[in-house]
Amino acid sequence: MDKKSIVIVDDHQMIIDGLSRIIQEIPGFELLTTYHDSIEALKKIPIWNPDILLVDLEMPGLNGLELIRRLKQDFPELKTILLTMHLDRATVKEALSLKVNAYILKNLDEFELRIALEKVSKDQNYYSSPVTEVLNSKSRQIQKTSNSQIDELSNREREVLKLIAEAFSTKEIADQLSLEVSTIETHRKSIMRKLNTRNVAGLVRIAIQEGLVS
Amino acid sequence: MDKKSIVIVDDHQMIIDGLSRIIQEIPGFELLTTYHDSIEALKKIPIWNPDILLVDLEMPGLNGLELIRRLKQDFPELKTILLTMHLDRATVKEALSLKVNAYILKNLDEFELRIALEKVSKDQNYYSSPVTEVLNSKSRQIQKTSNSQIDELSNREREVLKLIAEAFSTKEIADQLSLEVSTIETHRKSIMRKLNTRNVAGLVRIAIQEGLVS
DNA sequence: ATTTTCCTCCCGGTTTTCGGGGAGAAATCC
DNA sequence: GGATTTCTCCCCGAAAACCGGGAGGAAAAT
Repeated sequence: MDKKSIVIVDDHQMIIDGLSRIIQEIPGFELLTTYHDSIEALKKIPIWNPDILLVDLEMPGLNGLELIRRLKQDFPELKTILLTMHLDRATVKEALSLKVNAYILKNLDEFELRIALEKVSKDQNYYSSPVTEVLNSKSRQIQKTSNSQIDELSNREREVLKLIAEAFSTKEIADQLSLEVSTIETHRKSIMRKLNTRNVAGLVRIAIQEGLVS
Repeated sequence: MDKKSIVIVDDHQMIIDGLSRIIQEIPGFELLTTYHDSIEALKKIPIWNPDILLVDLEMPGLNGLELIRRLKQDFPELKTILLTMHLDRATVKEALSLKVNAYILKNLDEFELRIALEKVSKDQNYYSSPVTEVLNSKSRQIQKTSNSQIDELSNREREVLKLIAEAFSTKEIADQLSLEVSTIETHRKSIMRKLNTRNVAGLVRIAIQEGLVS
């Protein structure tokens, strides 16, 4: 069997070093190269054409999920393993919708990585237990809605979110759209429910993250 | 010469692993123990009484600078090396005022750490070059150039702004910083005045724009 | 040594947000 | 045609944000 080739993308050299060392100790895998800049990685990874992509979630510029989303468009067969420091439900769900093949926490031991690599190379998926816990614990809340964040919003809601993120007050938004304040409040509540956040700060973050406003 | 004893505090096991491995390869240094919880570290470090403390800046609960500040009160002779992922002028300044002995970036190679350890053990200080660059660029900036609003904030205000932009409620921020809600509200008011915005949405936008949060 | 900024906390008050609802009309999906 | 979603607007109450100010102590700057 051929060795499975790996490319790592993580903005922290220390993490890259750690990962590299672990991978070298696992037979059957070969580390092609590493990137600490996700934008550069996006350009260069097609050239390397690895079997498996090991990518950090939290990165400046382009985060891990966005990187995966764009690469999967052109290379749907690429296996991806997402590394993260903190768990949040929305991200886990988005990762699932992107068919990320493994999702592991950085602060767990290296066996996690080994297992993830071996599973993924056998066309299986792997999610570390805290990840699945997060999903199960909240699954009753939404039942079936596989919310890929902002796509669940209606046009009107997206419009309102945009204005909220531009720091307009509810009254200003109402005036601008010629609607009642209560209507904007209703929309805001719906948006918060759908995006799973409990205050405007969360809304603004997501809106900016999703490029709704710059 | 006796071996210099080291304690590591970092919330990510992978970083701890990497650091441990590097330290083991450097003669003259001995790793006593590691902590991934800064609160626990604060309690236990006096027992170990290490020569050198290697501590991550970004940690939940108590961040690296806070940890150093408290330990230095009782153990001013303790050598401290601060590891960080991102540079920001305010933090660098605060680190200097706390007499942190070395300040290095995680995403640099392990020679950095080695050099820092050796310098610190010889009662010298070490700051990786991007750190000093940041300092220099600031003093140049004082003369003229456009102050980007956020520079007018105090350290505390910047810290509070960061948490606001991360969508924490005022009460949550107060708890996290062990302050009264009224204090956070005062800070928020000051921040809003300085940044010339009238709601959290504006704060979040600016914070993200300025790279205070990603 | 004195001024100034920073940090902390408080007061009283108004406005807005946030979390539950409900409800009717229109558009869209099946 | 019927069901569902969307959009609009309303109610309530609790919580939080927002606004203006004061004030004392610590720390830093001059």
